[in-house]
Amino acid sequence: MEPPAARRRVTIVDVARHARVSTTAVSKVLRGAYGASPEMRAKVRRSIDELGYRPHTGARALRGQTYTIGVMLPDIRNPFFPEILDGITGSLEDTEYQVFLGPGCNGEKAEARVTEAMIDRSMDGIVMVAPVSSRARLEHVASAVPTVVIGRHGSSPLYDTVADDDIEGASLVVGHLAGLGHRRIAHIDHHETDPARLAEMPNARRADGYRQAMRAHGLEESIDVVSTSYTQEGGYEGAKQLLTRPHRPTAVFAGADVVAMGVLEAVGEAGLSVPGDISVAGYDNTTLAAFAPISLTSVDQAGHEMGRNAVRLLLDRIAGRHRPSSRVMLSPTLVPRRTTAPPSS
Amino acid sequence: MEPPAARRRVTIVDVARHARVSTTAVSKVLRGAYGASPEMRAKVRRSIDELGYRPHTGARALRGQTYTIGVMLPDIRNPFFPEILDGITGSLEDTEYQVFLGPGCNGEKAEARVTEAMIDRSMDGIVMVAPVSSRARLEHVASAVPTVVIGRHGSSPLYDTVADDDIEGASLVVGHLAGLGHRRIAHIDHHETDPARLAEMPNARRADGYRQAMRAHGLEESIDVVSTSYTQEGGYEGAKQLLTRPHRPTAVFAGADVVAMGVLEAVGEAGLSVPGDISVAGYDNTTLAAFAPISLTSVDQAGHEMGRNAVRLLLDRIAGRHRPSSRVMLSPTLVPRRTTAPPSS
DNA sequence: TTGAAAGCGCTAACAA
DNA sequence: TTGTTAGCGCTTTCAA
Repeated sequence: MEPPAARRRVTIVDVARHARVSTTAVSKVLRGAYGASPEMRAKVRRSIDELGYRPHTGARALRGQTYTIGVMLPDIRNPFFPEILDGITGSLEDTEYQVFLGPGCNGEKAEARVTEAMIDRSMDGIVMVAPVSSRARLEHVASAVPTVVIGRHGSSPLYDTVADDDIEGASLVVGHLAGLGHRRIAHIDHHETDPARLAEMPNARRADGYRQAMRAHGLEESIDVVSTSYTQEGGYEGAKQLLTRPHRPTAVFAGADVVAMGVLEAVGEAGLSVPGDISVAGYDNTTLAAFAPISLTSVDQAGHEMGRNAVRLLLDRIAGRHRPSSRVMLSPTLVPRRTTAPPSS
Repeated sequence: MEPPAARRRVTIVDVARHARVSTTAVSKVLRGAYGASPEMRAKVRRSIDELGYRPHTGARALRGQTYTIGVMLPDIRNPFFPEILDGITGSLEDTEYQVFLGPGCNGEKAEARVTEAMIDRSMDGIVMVAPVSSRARLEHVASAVPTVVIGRHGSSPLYDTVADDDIEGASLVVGHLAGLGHRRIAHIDHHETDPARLAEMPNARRADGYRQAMRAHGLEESIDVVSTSYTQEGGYEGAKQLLTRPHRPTAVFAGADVVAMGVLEAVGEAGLSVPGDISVAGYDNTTLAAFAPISLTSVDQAGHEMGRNAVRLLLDRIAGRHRPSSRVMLSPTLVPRRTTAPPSS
C-alpha cells in the first residue's frame, strides 16, 4: 500500500501512451511540425484535451523555444508605458507566446540584472523600453537573444529599434505655440551628462528639435532651455527658474507630461494662471494629460504602434529571418487642449 | 577546419572542468548545499567568475527551483499597484529570486492564462493581486504552486492572504467627514453581481464599512450608495446621479482614487467647487491623490507593507514550512488633504 | 508517415 | 568530503 503520491504533472509520455503513439508524434503535433497525418493529429489533440496536458516550459527550454517574451520597463509608474505594453500584449494575444514584465529597472545595474535573468530563462525575445544602458550592454543582450529597443535613437546591426520622431514632435509643439502668437517659448529638458547616451536619448532629440524649430520660426533669440529632469520635481524646479527670468516666457514646452505637472504646480504657486498668463505643453499624451481638470496640450507618441511594431520585428527575428537590422520611426501627433492659448499681452 | 561555431553557453560541466572538481561540487556550491569544503567553494567560485557562468533556469526547473516569482497584476494603470510591486521587489532585491509580472489580466480568462503560464514555467511562487477569479480557480493555482493572494478577503487553507482592513478604512473616511460636520455623506461603490465574489471583494467591504460607520454616527437616514464601477467614468456617472438628488450630498466618499477623479470632473462641470460646495474623499492614496493641484483626501493602504508581507509568506512556504494558511490584515490610515472641509451651509 | 533514442544542463540519491 | 550517475520532459536526428 502506497501513500497517495503527490499528483505528478501530465507529460508528453502520458499523452503518447493514452493516444497509443510515440512521444515524437506528440511533439510534432504540439509544434505543428511536418510529418503527422491528420488522423494522428486528431488522436493526439483529443488525448491532450482529455488529460489536460500542458507543455513544461523548462524542458522545452533545453532544446527549443520557451514561447516567452520579456519586456523590460524602466518605470511602471510612467503612464506612457502601459500604451506600449498594450500594443505588445495585444499583438501576442492570439499566439502561444506569453509576455512577462521585468520590473524595477532604474539604472544600468538593475537593467543588467533583469536582462540577464531573462536570458537565463531562455526567453525567446526581449523588448527593452527606453533603456539607459550603454550601447555595449544592449549589444551584449542582443547577441544572446533577439532584441528590440524601443524609444532610443541610434541603431546597431545587432538589434532593431522602434522610436518616435522626437524632432518632429518638438517641432509640432513649437509650431503650435508660435502659431498662437507666442515668441518667448522656453523648454525644460532632462539633464544628461553621459555623452555617449546623449546622442541616443529622446530628451536630447526633443531639445534639439525645439532649437531647430525655434530657428525655423525666426525665434532663435528667444531660445531658452532649462535642464532639470523628466520628473514632476524637475518640472517644478525648472518652472521656478523660468518664472524668475526678467523677461518671463509666455509659454513652456515641457519635455514630458510629468514635467508639465510640476510646471503647473509652480505656476499655480506663483499666483499665475494657465493658459491666461502662461501656456504649458507636455509630451507623451498620458492619461494624466487627458484628465479633464488638467487638460494638458501634449504630443501623442502612438505607444500602441510602437508595441505592435516591436512585436512584429521580434517575431520576424525569432522565426530566424536573417536580415539587416531595422529602424522604425513613427510620427507623433499634437493633441491641443486647454493649457495652451494665445498670449495675453 | 570547422566554421566558428555559435558560442555555446558556459555550463556546469565547463566550470567543473576548469576548477578540476565534479559537477556535483559545483552544484553544491551554487545552491549553498551541505558538503563542500571552504577551499572547494573558493575554487569553484573563482572558476564561475572567470568563465562568467550563469545557471540555466530551464535545466534547473526540471529538478529543483527556478528562483522566479510571478506577480499577477490586474491593471498596470492603477497607480496603487506599483506600491505593492515595490514592496515585493524591494524585499527580494538581495536574494537570488527574480520577479516577473504577468500583465493584462482583465477578467477571469486572462487571469487563468497568465497563472497557467506561470505554472508551466515552474515559477516557485505566485502573488495574485486583487484577482477576480473564483475561489476554485485560486485554489487550483495554489495547489500547484505556493500562492499568496493580495487584496481579497475570505481565506482558504491552500493560500495565504494579505489584505487591508477596508471596513476600518471606510470608517476613517466617514469619521473624518462627520467630524467636519457633514451629515449627507454619499458613497460610490463598484457594482458587483457575482454573489460568491461579493463577499470577498474589497469594494463590498468598503461599502459595508461605510454603512456601519454611518450608523455609528447616527447618520443611517443619510445612507446613500450609488453603484457604478471603480473607474474614472464610474465616478463621473456616480457623481452625476448624486448631483441630481433633491437633497444633494455635501460630501462624497469614492471607493477609489480614480473614482474620485471622475467625481471631481463631474462636480467641476456642474459649476460647483471642491471643497466649497462639496467635499470629496478617495481610497488608495495614489500619486494622483498627492499631486498638488488635486490634493485629494484619501486612505493609505500601505501598499509597501502588503508587498513585503506577501513575500515573507511566500518565501516561508517555498522553504517548505508546513503550517496552516495565514491571513494578514493591515490597518489603513487617513491622509486628509484639500478636497475635504466643513460643509458651507 | 512513424518511432527509437540521444541528449539539452542541472540536481540529488548513492557510492566511494 | 567528493564524485558517479540516473533521470527531469522535451526536441530532433536518424532509421525503419
